[in-house]
Amino acid sequence: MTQHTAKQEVEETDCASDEAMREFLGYSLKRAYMVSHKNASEAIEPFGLKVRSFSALTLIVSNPGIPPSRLAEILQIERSNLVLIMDELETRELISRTRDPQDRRRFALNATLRGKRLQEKAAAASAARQEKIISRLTTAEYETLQALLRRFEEGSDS
Amino acid sequence: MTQHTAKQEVEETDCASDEAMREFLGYSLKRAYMVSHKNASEAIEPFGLKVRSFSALTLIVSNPGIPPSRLAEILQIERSNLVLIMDELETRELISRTRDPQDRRRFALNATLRGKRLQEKAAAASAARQEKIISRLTTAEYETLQALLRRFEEGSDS
DNA sequence: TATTGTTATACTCTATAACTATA
DNA sequence: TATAGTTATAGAGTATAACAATA
Repeated sequence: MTQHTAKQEVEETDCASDEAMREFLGYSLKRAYMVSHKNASEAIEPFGLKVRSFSALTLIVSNPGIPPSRLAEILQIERSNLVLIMDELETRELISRTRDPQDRRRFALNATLRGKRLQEKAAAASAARQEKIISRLTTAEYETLQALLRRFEEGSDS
Repeated sequence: MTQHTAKQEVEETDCASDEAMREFLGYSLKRAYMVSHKNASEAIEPFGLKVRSFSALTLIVSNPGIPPSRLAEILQIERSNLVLIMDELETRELISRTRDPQDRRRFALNATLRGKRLQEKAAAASAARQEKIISRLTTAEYETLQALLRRFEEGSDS
């Protein structure tokens, strides 16, 4: 390698960019996801929730009586990894685990009044934060983004 | 809790959905990202690359002489976590680490011919896989998605 | 004194196997 | 025999602190 070449390389580092990765949608998806995740985390942290536990709580609120196996399926996580999340939510009395009388292997998960209230507050805080980030997008653009993401996601299993 | 209520809850589990989480863009972002990441992983696995190492290699190819500190900055990972990735790429003779003569604290990272060729093949395989997923989107829609994702990402630091 | 690359380490997240109780 | 929930554990990925070499 000539000294001239080496000099060029050093100069180029000043304007190093990630443009080469932008042809891969996954790269942009990950970065957008990271921004969103960081913001949501900060928004719900005051409520003692993480994105994971907030998602679980939200789905229990909106799907009363859901069994853990179904919840794990929706969240696309292993049942074993859901246990600790449920344990914490139950200890904090945000949800209840009651045996399903029809099938005593299953539990029915339900949010307590306290859980519903906390979920509402956390959801509002998260939505308020999200508003700030998406302020550069019009409502129509936001809805287009949501729709395209869902079609992309669903396109994988066709 | 009455038996009637319990019965309702059990019935509702059959149609349990994640609709309640869809108001949070991050949820859709994560799921789309997961689909994309899984596909990219499978596409480049035959080349002995992970998404992480492929991204690093791609950026080294497109930014000759880039120092590790700048690469870590672009990839938004800690310098310490980049070391093992570089070690592996160097061991496989896909990149070279040479001291920057202007600042002997730095390294200049460069892809070898072998590294460039592998990156090209892996990129082609990844792009081919991506094509399949995004086949439900028109070219215009795909570009809209990319543009909206970048605006969303950049909206966070304004 | 500050920065680059590095090592060691801890912490979280995720994946797998095995167990129990129920069906 | 199969399934739901659980436990234990191992493997990634990520974050932090401290160090040597260099500026």
